[in-house]
Amino acid sequence: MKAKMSEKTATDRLTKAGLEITDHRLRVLLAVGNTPHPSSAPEILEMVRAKKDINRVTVYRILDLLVDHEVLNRLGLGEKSQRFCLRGAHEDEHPHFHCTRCDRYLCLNAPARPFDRQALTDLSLEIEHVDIRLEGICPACQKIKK
Amino acid sequence: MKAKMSEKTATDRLTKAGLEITDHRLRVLLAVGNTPHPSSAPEILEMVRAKKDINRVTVYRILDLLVDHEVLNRLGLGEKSQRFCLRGAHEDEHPHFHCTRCDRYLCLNAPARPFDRQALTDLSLEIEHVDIRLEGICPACQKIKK
DNA sequence: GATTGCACGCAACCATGTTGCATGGACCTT
DNA sequence: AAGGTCCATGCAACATGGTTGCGTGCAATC
Repeated sequence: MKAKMSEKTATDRLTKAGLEITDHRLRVLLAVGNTPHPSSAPEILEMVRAKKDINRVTVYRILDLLVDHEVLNRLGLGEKSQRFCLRGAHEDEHPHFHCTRCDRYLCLNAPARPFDRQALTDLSLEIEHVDIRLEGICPACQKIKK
Repeated sequence: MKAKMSEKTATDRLTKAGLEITDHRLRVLLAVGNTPHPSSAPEILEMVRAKKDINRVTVYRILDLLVDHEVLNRLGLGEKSQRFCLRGAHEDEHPHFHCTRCDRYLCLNAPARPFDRQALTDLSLEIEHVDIRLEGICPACQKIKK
């Protein structure tokens, strides 16, 4: 769990990214920044809406914008239902743990880069990115009897 | 590339799985069985339709059925747009390579199981499954100048 | 011949995400 | 101040992947 992201930090990050500050952008960024796990777009939408209504399309556009400006990472955990997390909040390539019960993702900071990249290069694959995804039951859900 | 799956092999697998043989099931199974990479449902739909029209819902239901009966594996490469491959065609847990250009998946039979599971167990994660996903450009696409 | 079970099709729906267009405010130019 | 431009936002509509409910027709069974 990271410390809460303050409104000031959020403003700073937007400014550094060369983006104008708008209320909506701040709210989206804060929602992502204050969630310890990578959030899906619908989750983010709901969080931001909780305070004050916002258009669905606007949220998607802001997310795209923040990814383009390298404020957020878009996690390619599959094809649809993308997840987002703050850039720099974790190591660059880290494994994710997906809890099949509560459907949340945790970032594992364990380095886990045990790859024999050479073997893969030998297959003449040009590797841009490695995703390691663990599936199972998170500690919180293990405590809840089923 | 595996040898082509014959109609007989497909029939056998259905029977062994305790399923009745129907024309549609055979066609779906053959489509998956004769594709060297894990196919998405829409891809399978298109392949099966190429020969003779079939209802979209029917294909989804047959895929679910075949997964339930352990004839196919459903790959959790993310949330939506599931992929399917023949059970037993590859090692149980093997990495997948996703080509960002042609959007295909390759199964890598490299064992690549270099995981420090102990470290993860120490986090009291209950791990059911490990997915390793590489992203990059496949050999075929590398040859095509962009 | 009536009943039951099941594969399939059709229509409708849902969720996630995208696109095109209108609007309204901020800022700039004359 | 009047007019013009840029751009964030909203709204409606669409696209795609997938699911659900219901009917229908065929085959085996009573």
